[in-house]
Parts: sequence; structure tokens; C-alpha cells
Amino acid sequence: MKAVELAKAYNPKDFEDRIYSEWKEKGEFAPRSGEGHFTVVMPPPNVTGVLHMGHALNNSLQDIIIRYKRMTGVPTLWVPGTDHAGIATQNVVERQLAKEGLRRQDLGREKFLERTWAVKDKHHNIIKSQLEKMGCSCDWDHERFTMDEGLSKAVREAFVTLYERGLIYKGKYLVNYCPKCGTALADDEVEYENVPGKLYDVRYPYADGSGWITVATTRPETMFGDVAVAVNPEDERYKDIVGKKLRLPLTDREIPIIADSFVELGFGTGMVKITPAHDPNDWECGKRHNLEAINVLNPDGTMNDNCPEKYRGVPAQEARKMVAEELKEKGYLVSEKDYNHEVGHCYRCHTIVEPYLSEQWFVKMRGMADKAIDAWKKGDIQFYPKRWENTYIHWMETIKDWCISRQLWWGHRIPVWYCEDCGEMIVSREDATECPKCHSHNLKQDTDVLDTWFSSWLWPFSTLGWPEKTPDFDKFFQTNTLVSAYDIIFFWISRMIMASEEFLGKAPFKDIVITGLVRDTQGRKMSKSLGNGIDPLDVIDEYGADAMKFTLCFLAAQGQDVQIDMNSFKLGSRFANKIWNATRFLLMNLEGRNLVEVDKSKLTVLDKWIYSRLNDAALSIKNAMDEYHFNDAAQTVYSFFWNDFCDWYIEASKEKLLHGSDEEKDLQVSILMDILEASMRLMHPFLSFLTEEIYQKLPNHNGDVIVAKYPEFDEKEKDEYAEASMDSLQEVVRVVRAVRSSLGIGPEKKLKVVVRPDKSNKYVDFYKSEVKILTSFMGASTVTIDTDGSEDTSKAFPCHGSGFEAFVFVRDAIDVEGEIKRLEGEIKKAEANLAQSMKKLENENFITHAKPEAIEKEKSKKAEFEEKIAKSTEHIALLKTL
RNA sequence: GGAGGAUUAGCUCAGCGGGAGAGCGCCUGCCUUACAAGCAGGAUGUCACAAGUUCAAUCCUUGUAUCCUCCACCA
Repeated sequence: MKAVELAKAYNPKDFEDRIYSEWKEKGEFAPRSGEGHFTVVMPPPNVTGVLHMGHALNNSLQDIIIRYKRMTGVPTLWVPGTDHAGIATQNVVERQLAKEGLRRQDLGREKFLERTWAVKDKHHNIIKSQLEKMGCSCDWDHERFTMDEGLSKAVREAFVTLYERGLIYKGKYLVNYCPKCGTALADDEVEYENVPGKLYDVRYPYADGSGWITVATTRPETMFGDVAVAVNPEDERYKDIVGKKLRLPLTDREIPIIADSFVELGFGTGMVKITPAHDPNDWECGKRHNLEAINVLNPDGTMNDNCPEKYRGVPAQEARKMVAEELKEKGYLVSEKDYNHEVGHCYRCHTIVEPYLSEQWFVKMRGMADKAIDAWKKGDIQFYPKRWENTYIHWMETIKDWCISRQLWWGHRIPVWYCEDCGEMIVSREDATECPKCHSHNLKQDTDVLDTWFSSWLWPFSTLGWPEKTPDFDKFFQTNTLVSAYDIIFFWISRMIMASEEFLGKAPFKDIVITGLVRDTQGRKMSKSLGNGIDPLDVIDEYGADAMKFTLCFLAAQGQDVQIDMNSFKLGSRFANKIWNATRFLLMNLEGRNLVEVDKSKLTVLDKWIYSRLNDAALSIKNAMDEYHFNDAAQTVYSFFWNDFCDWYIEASKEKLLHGSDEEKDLQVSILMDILEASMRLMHPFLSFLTEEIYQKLPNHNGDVIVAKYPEFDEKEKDEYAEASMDSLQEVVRVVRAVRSSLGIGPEKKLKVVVRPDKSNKYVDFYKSEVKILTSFMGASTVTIDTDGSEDTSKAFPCHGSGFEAFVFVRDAIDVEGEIKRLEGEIKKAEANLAQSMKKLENENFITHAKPEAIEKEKSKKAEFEEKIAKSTEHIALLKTL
């Protein structure tokens, strides 16, 4: 057989792209036929941007699971796709327009959407190519986009079904409204942030002129929408004034004093102005007392016509100062102090969100949430790590109705039509063309679109064809594992569970793997605005896709955040390089060899050992993968290949490769190829391109490694090779090496070594059979296994191990007298230092006045000197006996 | 105000009732015929602090401190 040549250097660029297209052409990502299924749906990235390190982590882990499962033989499907990301994408396009001095209204709905689709296409292409570069083995034939025809159909089906079940309603409510995006937001789309503001104490006079009361507010501009002042019914101070009228300053309106228990006793003045149209608590309070809600804002965040003339059209923030000023001038302002409080911001554009009274569509969540809680209680879904279950349950328990309408253009139009003639509302799966009541054709579709998450929450089944009963759906639903970061548990994961339970009566997936966030080395979340992100493509360019995937996997401990920088990826890169070079060496040794069937009866303890290590590795990877302990799996792969296979087995095999008989060489090479081939299969989920590239060059390969069979743990082999431990031999080698190293004996000096096993040592035969290997590992001239104590070891440097003693004849390798002199010199120096150190420590002034860390430092210095003296003394004594 | 996480070697982090670990970095010696992106050897830690449970605690319990998330918020 000819040697196989591998390029001298590991260069992933030489083959990664090529291999990916080969896999794709051969259809390796498509599910194979067979019983059962394993399905993963990719969390669809937004088409607003490109993939960042978090996506890389996410998709790396999914790819590892998928590849692992695929190799176990189950029909495996990984569904890729992208999300239209309503607000986010619309914002991107509007920003582009703004640069041209345009607003979306200038283009009109149709033109605007055209542009948005173009943006979507652009980002989609980038995202897809990024996933391909990473090596994600998702089935592109199953790729979906949330605004695809099929998925849009699913959205309508979901909407109409919920409407029919009475779970969707329309109404005028106080919602979160982003003035910049110009749309309502769901509760969880609002991010609270502590911002400095002011707390104003304002006088509200009694209408009858009998004095005044004081209320506190952070938002004086909303006072034009005040409809009452509330006190706690238990508040003794105010019992008598409930029911009295107040005159609202700066207006001529009168408002009542009411009693409501939501007012906290003992906080502030105990009096709260009630502005139902601009505060959620006040809204609730207003409903309880049948109070009117007076909206004082326009949708763009400016003051509206319900305010005095001078304020109309003024942005709320400015109006706030103006109102405070006017209150002050007219003597209503008691005080004004700095006050920090939490203010809601839009999660997309970070503008301050206003509670805003408007007509919106809502989904009733309580019932669905209960079903979702039940799913968890029944054990249908399981979080990894488990602790996220608390978060999930808590959210489900405190859920509120979901505002799903958005005043945007980009998204799924709400499937509701209104008859312009008779006012009839038509909710329909199909485009409505005729009013069922008056048969008019004068219909107008609701102008709003649905929240992005209204399509995303259907993802695990809409991507498989739902609501149609497709073969895909029958075969691949329910999906098995969802891998996601924890920041979208609420937005997405929880809602998918609710939707799936509601529409299909079944959880969408069984296992939910929550990954950590990727942070920079200062612990900051990687983000565009900070500019601290690492581009996955840069990592791939520098180190290769395998190095990136392996590193992320190695670092991704159960849901813990990972802190990384560019250098972190050297870990994977070094390992890939190691694999490459080990392979190169082994393939070189094929020259002139014949591969033979490995005859188990001819295996040495060493051979059995490496087989058993491989077997053990297969088991611990299985265990790790079953529990989604990716880092453990990566660790296993790493130490098996590098430490066991390269450092010990391949090194040991060199003896036979160089000096063995033809027969021995053939067997040795065959075993090496056997292990190497299995290693490629073992490592493929973690280093996919590299293992495929190598696998194709192995003389004993069979097809593509991507679909090869994953190494399985063999219980029987475990028993057969139970005695195959190399620990003992490794220990013998290590103690001798340590002696040489500590005495500074270079590798060129070949020394005589005697190993004297204890009577109980059962590895004597093993030592004897592997003497040549021992000799080469130790860099010895000769190694003698002295079972009867006949060797004279009185002139040798002794060392101990468990079950043996080893004697190293160092006499000829070192200058004993010179070495003793050197050691004595060092002792003298150390003694002087020690004396000084002790003097310091005994000095009371030093102890009482010096900084504690200085004292600590001195103490450790002292201990160091003492140890130095002891060690050197010991060595001198030994040397003198030689 | 609730909930969760973190605190282990200089750095990034595993581990988790009975031997304190990995990778990087550092020190020493080696270009040993695959790999200097390598090989061999080595140093480094009151496992945050304090009490408790236990024959035994880095690991369990309780409390404290610092840091980080998330949720809910009172004008």
C-alpha cells in the first residue's frame, strides 16, 4: 500500500467550502428513511442583521446534536429559516429612508414593502451563507421564512381559530405605545430602565375654595387627563374628604376625591392623581370607579387637543417642563426634587414608551397558559438546565393578555375586513370579498399587522406544513429538542408551547436547551452598539469553522454565559491541527504496508488499552449528549484523541513501526487505522469538516463520515478489556521522567533504569513485554525489570510509585561534586534570606504596622526559603550516597 | 420588593460529600525521524466569608459580602 500524503499544514480553507457543497450535492442533510425521527427547528434569525457569536453558539450546538443523532441512524431533520422581525426590519428600512429624507408614508404601503423585501433578501442571503460557512447541516430543502405563503396561511388559521374559540378580541385599552415606531407593543417588548427624573408635589385646590391638597407626580404634563384624586379608604387622615371636589389646576375642570385601596398607605402624601389614559394602575382604578379616560397625547407623542392650547403639538418631554413652569408661576408647585425611577423603553428603538389608550387586538392568555403549565407538570417538556423552569412557570402564572396588533406595514395583515357600508366585521381565513350581511363588496381590510411573535409561535409546526396534514408533519412532529438563549424564553419558547398545546394538543418539543449568552472578556454582552462583538466569519477566516464550533462547544457549560475573545478560539484550532498532524504521521506509515484484519487474540495490553479508551469515550459522550453536557463531550473527545491516542498510544506504536517485523508492522498500522477511523466518526459532530476531509483519505473508510455509524459503547468489550490498564506503565514512565527533569538531565543522556515491582504488582509481565517501549519513553539506555532483587541499585537515584520502585543511574550523567557544590551554595543563600525574613516577622513593629498583605507576603517568602533548604539538603544527601 | 445565577490557579472556566482539575499564560529543558499550533517536566489555590449538619464539606443547610441577570413595581 502507498502512503497517503496530507498537506504539511492544517489549512481549513483548503477544504471546508468544498466539503460543504459536496454534502449538499449528495443530499446528506436530508432526513434518511427509517423508523422514528429526530427533529430540531432552528430559532429563526431576524432578517435585520447578520449572525453574531450567540447565533454561532446556538447553531453549533444544534449542529452537534443533529450530526450526532444522524450518525446513530435516526431519520434526522433540522429545519432552518428566518424571521421577518416586524418592527426591527421596518425600522431598518425607515432608517434607510430617513437618510434620503423620506418617510414610509412618502412611498406608500406597496412601495415600502417592496423595499423591505429587498432588505429581507439581502440579509437572508448573508445569513444563509453564514450558516453554510459554519457547516450547519440543516436541510435547506426545508428552509422557511415566517412570511412564506405556507406560514402566512398558518398565521391566518391560528388567528381565525382563536377568534372562533373566543380567545381573540378587539378593544380599546391602555397599551404600551412606542411613539417613534408608531405602534403598540406587547408588555414584554418593553424594557424598564432606571432613569433620573423629577418628582413634583402639586397643589390641587378644593373646588369650594376651602384649601388644597398635595399630590405627587413624575409626569405633570398628564394632569390634563386627570379625572380624580384617590386616597386609601383606610387612611384616617382623609376619611372626611372623600367625595369632595377639587379644581384641576391650569384647567376649569372639577375632579372628585375617591377612595381606592390600591393607594399605598404611608407612601408620599397618600394622595394619587388618577390619569386612566396614561397609567396602567390608574386605568384599572378608573374602570373600578367608572371614570372617563382622557387621552392627552397624539400617537406621535405630542400633546393633543385635550390640553390647553399652548401645549398642543408639544412633545410630552418638553410639555413636562412647561407645565411644571406654569404650575410654579401660578403657585401650584409645592416642590420639585430629583427622583430616579424605572421607565419603559421600546426594545427595538429604545424610545420611551407611553401607556396609550387605543383600539387593539388581544389574545386571551390565561387558558392557554394553564395548558402550558400542565404540559410541564406532566413532564412533557423539560428544561436543560432545570432552573429555567421557575422562570417559565412564573411567567405563565402571571401572564396577561397579549396585544398582537401592530401599527406597522411589514408583517402579516390582520385577517379582518370591515364592511364600509354596514359596518360588519369579517374574520376570515380567505381574503374576504363580500359582506355576508349586506353583500356589499365595499370591504376594507384592517390596516394593522400582527406581532412578529404571532407567526414565530407557530414555527415548530408551521414549518412542517401545518395547518395542512402533510407527510412532513406526520413524520417529523413533535420536534425533539429546541436550543435557544434565555433571553427569548418569554417571547418565543413559552408562546410556542402555548400555541402547540392549543392547536395540536401536544407540546412542540420535549427538551429545551437553554444556552448562555456570549460575552466579551469584560463580561459585557456582545452587541452592535458597543462594537465589542466578534464576527463568526472573522473567526472562521482565522481559525476555521471546526475550530470555532469545537471551542464554543468546549466552553458551553450548561447554560452558563461564556466570555471569549478572538484568542479563545486557539483552543479548537490547536486541537484541529493536532488531529491533522497525527493523521499525517499515520498515513505516512502506510507505505509498503498491508492492512490486515485485526486479530483480537494478538492484541497486547497496550492495544487493548486504546480500544478500551475508545469504548469508554463512546460511553461518556453518549451520557454527556443525553444530558446536553456539550462541554463534557468535547472534553472527552479532546483528551481521548490527544492524551490517550497521540501522547501514549501513537508514541508507543513507534517502536513497532520502526523496528518491528513486517507482520508486526502490518498489524500495528492496521490497529492505528482502526482507531483513527473510529476517532473520525467519534469526533465528527464536533469537528465536522476536518473529520470528513480526513475520513475520505483513510484506506479503511466507508462512505461519508457524516452518515457513518457513530461509535457505540460495547459492554462486552468493556469486560474483555477490563484488565487493559496502562496506568501502571504510565506511572513508571512519569516518575523516571520527573527525576531526569528535576536533575536537569537532557534527553541526549541515555541512562540505565531498573524497575523493581512489588510482589503484589500484577503488571510484571506487561512491563517485561513492553521493555522496549519503556526504554524509549524514558530515554533510557536499558530498562531492567528486576523481579528477584538481584540488581545492585545502591548507586542509583531511587523513586517510588504505586506497586514498584524505579532506580535511575544518574551517576554518569551529572557532575556529582559540582552539583553538590551548587546546591550548598543555594542553601547558604536561602538560609541568609530565611534569617532576614524571620527577623522581620518577629519584629512587633512590623507585625502591628505593616499592611496585612505585606505580612502575608513575608510569611510565604519564609516558607519558600524553608522548603528550598529542605529539598536541597535532601538532594545532597542522596547524591552523596551514589 | 421577589426570583435565579456567579464567587475554585495570573486569565477563561469545569468539577461537586471522601485524592483540588482543564485550556491559556508562566518557569525549566528539548526543533526526539506527525505536529514549536509541538514534546517532556514544573510552580501556582485557607475552592468568597462565617456558622451548622456529617466519621468526612469546595460540594449539603443557614446567614453574610461582592458581582450579574430576570421579573414586578408606589404616584
